[in-house]
Amino acid sequence: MTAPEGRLDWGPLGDSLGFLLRLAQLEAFEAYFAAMEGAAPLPGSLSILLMVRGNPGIRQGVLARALRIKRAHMTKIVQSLEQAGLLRGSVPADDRRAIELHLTPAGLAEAERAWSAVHAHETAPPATLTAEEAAQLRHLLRRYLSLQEHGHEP
Amino acid sequence: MTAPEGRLDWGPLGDSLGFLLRLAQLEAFEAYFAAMEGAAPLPGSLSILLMVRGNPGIRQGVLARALRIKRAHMTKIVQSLEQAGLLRGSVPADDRRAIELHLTPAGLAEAERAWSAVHAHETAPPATLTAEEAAQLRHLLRRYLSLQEHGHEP
DNA sequence: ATATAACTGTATCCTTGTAAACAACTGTTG
DNA sequence: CAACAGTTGTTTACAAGGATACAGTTATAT
Repeated sequence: MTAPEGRLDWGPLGDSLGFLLRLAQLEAFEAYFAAMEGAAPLPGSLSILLMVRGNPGIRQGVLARALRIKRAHMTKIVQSLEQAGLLRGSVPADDRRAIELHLTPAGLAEAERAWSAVHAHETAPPATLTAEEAAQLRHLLRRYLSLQEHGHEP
Repeated sequence: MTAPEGRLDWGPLGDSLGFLLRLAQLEAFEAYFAAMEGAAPLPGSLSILLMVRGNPGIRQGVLARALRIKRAHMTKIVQSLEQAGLLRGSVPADDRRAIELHLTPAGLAEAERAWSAVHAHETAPPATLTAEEAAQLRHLLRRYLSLQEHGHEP
């Protein structure tokens, strides 16, 4: 009676977008760690470095909302990146509550080095999908998230 | 110089499947909790109940691999579900290391009650996608995960 | 002006999930 | 059989992330 491995009945879960997204995200993270082998920072840290590179002077809170990291957690990550000398924060004159973030030269170098490693991993389509399907999947996810296409890779 | 909210440059992250999956998953979870308001168990627990319903007698470890929950964590969740009277485990005669899981009548009732609530939430397409796009997205995720289509909802 | 509300980041505690070592059991190989 | 390796679930110790309450600052309304 025990269901044999590999022939499980996924029941309604197979039609659940939330469940499929969760599984897919875990799959992608596993692939990331397996491919990077410590050659890249944690995904959260890397995403912060890349966002600060593209949006210099962005505030912690804005970044937190964009990346869906809680503000309390953002504080910790930013502090660790500052301690690592990759990031520096400055308080703008017009609002002394805020902190504007900039990459240090070391941070810029690290962002580019790490991204090139990740990029090599990301551009290989995920074995189970054709290149077109992967592109279509990215497109639909951007629409789901209401992120505009930016033609970066046509 | 500070990038205005809503017009951020996502840079390479907008083309990163892993990053898009992470954001999408967080979005879906937020929508789940907002819609359920405590009317459904945690996603992990619900997925276990539904999988045991569809695969009675499944072993903890098989379930853990399928749902990508670590075995240590699976132990805790299963114990809490047993304590709640929703699940029971039995040791098969031919392998006394293993534990085969079955739903109790209460567990079956809870699985069906909770799923019907989640189902109502899930079938409303996610506002940013048409129904066809949502179906296409689910299809691609199943392919990404190598889950066979089961025609449950054609 | 002064009080009140809202915003921004921080510190604290708590829950969820992971890693590593372990005990019980099974299977294989000499 | 005896020894050894692999599996299965559990325990323990820890890290990652979330909730809450807070201090400092700014904006708004009397």
